[in-house]
Amino acid sequence: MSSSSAPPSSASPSRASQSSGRITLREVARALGVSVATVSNAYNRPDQLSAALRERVLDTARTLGYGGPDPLARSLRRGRTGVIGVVYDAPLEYAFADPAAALFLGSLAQSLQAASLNLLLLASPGDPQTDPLAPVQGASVDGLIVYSAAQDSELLRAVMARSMPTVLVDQPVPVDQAGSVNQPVLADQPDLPAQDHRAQTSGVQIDDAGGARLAARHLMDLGHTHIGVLCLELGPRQGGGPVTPERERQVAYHPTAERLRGYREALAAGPSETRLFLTEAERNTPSDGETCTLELLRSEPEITALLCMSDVLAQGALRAAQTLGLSVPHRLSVIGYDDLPGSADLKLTTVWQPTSEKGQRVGEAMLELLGGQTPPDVRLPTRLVVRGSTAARATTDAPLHPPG
Amino acid sequence: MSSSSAPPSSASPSRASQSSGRITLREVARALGVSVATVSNAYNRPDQLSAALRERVLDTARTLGYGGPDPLARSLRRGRTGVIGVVYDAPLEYAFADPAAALFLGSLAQSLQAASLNLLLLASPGDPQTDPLAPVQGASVDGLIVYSAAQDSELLRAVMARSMPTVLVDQPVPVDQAGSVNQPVLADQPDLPAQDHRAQTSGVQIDDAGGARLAARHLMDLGHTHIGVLCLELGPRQGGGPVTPERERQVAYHPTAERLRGYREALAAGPSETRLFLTEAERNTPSDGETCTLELLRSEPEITALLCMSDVLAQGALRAAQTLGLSVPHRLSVIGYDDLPGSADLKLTTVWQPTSEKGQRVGEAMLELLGGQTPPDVRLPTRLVVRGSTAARATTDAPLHPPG
DNA sequence: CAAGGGATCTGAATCGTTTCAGATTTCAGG
DNA sequence: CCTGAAATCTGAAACGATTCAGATCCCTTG
Repeated sequence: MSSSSAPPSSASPSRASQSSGRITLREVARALGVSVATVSNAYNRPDQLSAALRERVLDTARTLGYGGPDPLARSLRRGRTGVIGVVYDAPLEYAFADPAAALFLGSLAQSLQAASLNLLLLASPGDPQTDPLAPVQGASVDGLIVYSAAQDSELLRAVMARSMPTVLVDQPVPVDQAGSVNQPVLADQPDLPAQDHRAQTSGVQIDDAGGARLAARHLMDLGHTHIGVLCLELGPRQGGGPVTPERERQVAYHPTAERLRGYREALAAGPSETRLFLTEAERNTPSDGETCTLELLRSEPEITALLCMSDVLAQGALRAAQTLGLSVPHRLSVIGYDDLPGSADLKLTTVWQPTSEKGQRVGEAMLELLGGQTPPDVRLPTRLVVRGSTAARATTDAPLHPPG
Repeated sequence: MSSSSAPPSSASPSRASQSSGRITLREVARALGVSVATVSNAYNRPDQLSAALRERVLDTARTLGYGGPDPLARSLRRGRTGVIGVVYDAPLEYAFADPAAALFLGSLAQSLQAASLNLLLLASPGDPQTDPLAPVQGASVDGLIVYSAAQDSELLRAVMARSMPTVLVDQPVPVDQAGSVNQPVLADQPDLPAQDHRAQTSGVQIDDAGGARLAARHLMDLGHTHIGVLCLELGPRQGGGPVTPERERQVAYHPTAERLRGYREALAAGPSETRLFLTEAERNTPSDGETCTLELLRSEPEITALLCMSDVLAQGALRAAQTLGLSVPHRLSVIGYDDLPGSADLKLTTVWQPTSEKGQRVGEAMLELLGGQTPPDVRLPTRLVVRGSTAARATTDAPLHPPG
C-alpha cells in the first residue's frame, strides 16, 4: 500500500500533437485565433458577439469534436450545479421498492424539473467499510432533501452541517440554537456570524398522528377491543418482532412515532378494555407484513383487527389472513396507511395521505429556498378512506353472512 | 431583457472581515500559517504530514466552520465526480410509477453503491420551452446509463456524443462506423484518433422477443384464435389507440418492437386462423390498460385472450374484465409481461424477466467501463410463468364450472 | 471634424481544489 | 561528523470554465 502511483515514464503510446484527451474551450479559441472569452460567449451570451463569428466558433467547435463547456468547470465557476440531493438513510435498493417513496420521488422530480433541476440519489452505503456520511458530505449539489432519517442521527447532523438549502420531509426541523447541534464551535470567531440554519431549512410534513387516530378510532367504533399493530421500523436496524415498552420509548423515526402516538391517543379516548398489541416489521415489505401478522396472531389469537402503518404492510397482512383462512373483514379487519394506487383494488381501508402533493410541495419549498426566501413549514392533511377490509367485530364465532 | 445584472454597489449589509460566505481551504491554511497543500493533505493523505499537525489542521477547520474540501472543485481537479447519470426519455414522474423501472433502478443503485457511485436522474423536461437534451449535455457525470430511448433519437445521439462510459439497457448499441452518427466531422484533423464509441459502450438486454413468443404460443396452445394485444408505446408521444400497420412499421422503442416481433413469430408458427388485434396504450399505467381493454373488447367482441406488454397494463385489463363482468380466466385469458412482485398475488400468468439482475448487470458493466475494460454485451433470459389468469378457450357460451 | 455611443472582442482574475516536483528538516548508520 | 534516505512541508501549475472591466473600432450626430 506504499507505492501508490507509478511514474508516468514513457507517456502514452501514439500521440503526436499536443492535444491529448478532451478538447477544451481554450483549444477551440486557439484554433480560431480568438480569445477564450469569445468562445465562452458564443455558448452563453450570443448577444455578445457577431452572429458571423458565433457561427464560425460553433463550426470549429464541431469540427474539433468539442461538445460544449464542461459542466463541472461551469458549475464551479457559476457556483451552482443544477442538482438537488435526496438523502435516504436506508439502502436505496428498497427505497424504490416502496411505492409510496416512488410516488413521492416522482412528483418531487417533476416539480424540480420545471426549474431544470435534477435529482441525485444519496443513500448510505450498506457496506460498513465506507463512511455512511460520505455521500452527503461529498455530493455536489445546490440543496438537500432529507426523506427519512432517524432523529438526532449523524446523518441528519451531516446534512445540517453543509448549511445549504434543505427541506426535511416528514420530520421536524431540528432546533439549532440551544443544541449546538450542527454549528461548529466558533465561539472565538465572533466576526463570523452564526448563520442560523432555520433560514435555509424548511419542513414538509403530513398529519401523521391525526390519520393514525382516525384509523384506530374507526376500528374501536366497530367494536374491536384486541387490536394488533404492525409498526414500521422504530429505529435503525434492529430486526423487528414484538415491541417492548422500552423500545417504544426510543422510537427514532418520526412518522413511526407520530402514527404510534395517534393510535395511542385514540386508545386513551376509547373504552378502557381496548388493548393494543405492537409488533415491529423489520422492513417495509409485504413479506415482512405477512410474517409479523402470522406471529402476532399466533401469540394473540384474540386479535380481531390490525392497524398497519403502511399499505405495504397491510398487503402482507391480507396475504397472511388468506393463508390462515381468516376472512377479511369478517374474521379480521385490516387497515393500512398511505393509500397507494393499488390499494383500491385490494379494497383496503386505509389512511390516505397526499403523497404526490407532498412531493410537489417539497419541490416548491426547495425552489423558494434556492431563491433566497424562507418558506413556512407546511403540514398536509390525512384522511380515512373506508373500503372493504374493515367491519364490525363478529359477536359470535360463526361468520356473518357475506354481504352482496 | 437588456439590463441583466444590477451592479453590486454597496456590498452586503453587515460583513466586516474579509471572509465572506464560505470558508475555503486557503483560509484554513492561512489561519494556521501552513500551505494549502498541507491542509489538502490533511484531508486526503494523512500519511503525508505528521499526525500532530493533522490534528491541528482538522481542529482549526472545525473552529472556522470549514466542512471539508468542496466536492465540486475536487471533482474538477480529480477528473471524476462519483456520479452516474440515468437517462430517461419519459417524464420522471412516471418513471417511478412503473414498478419494473423502480425495481431496476433499485438494484442498479445498489450495485453502483458498492463503488461509491451515486445515481443522478436525468429526464427530459416536459416543458417544451427548455431543450430536452440539456440534462444529458450538461450533467456532471462519470458515465451514462440509458434506460429507454427511442432508436435513432436526438437524445440517444446526445448521449453518444458525450463519448463517455455508457450502458444501454434493453436497446441495441448503435453502430458507429458507417453511420457517421455521433462522431463529429474531424476529417481535416487526422491527428485526432477517431475514438470508437464501442469501446466505451456496453449493452444489457433481455430476450424480449423470446418471452413474447412463449406468451403468445401459450395462448394459442390453449385454443385462442382471437387475441388482443395491449402494446406499450410504439413511439414518442402519440396517444394510443388501435395500431395501424403503418404505425407498427415505425415502432421506435426497442422492447416494444421485440415483444411485438415475438408475438408475430408465434402467430406465424401456429394455426392460420389465429388473429391478433393490436392496440397501443398511451402510457404504461393500469388505467390506460383498462381503457384499452374496454375499447378493444367493444370493437372486437370475439377476443377471448389478451397479450399485455407489461404487468401494469395487464392489471388494468383485469380491472376492465371485472367491470365488464367477464370472468378471468374462463371468459377472458390475460397474460402480462415483467412478473412484478405483486403479480403473484393477482394470479397473473406472465412473462418473467430478471429485472433485478438486469440492474445489477448494468451496474457491473458500468464499473468495468469505468475501469477501462470493455465488457461484452449480455442478454438475459425470460421465462413464462403460468398462473391462474389463463385457461383454455371456452368451447361454448356457458361458463365452465369454476375449479376448487 | 470632434464627441459620443454602440457593438465587438480581449486580458486577466477567479471558482476551490489536487498534486507534482522539489526544498527543508530529521535521523539512523558508518 | 558525514552521508543518504526518509519524513515533512511548500510553491505553483493545473483542472476548464465565466465574467468584469476595459480596449478597439465604426458610425451617427451636432
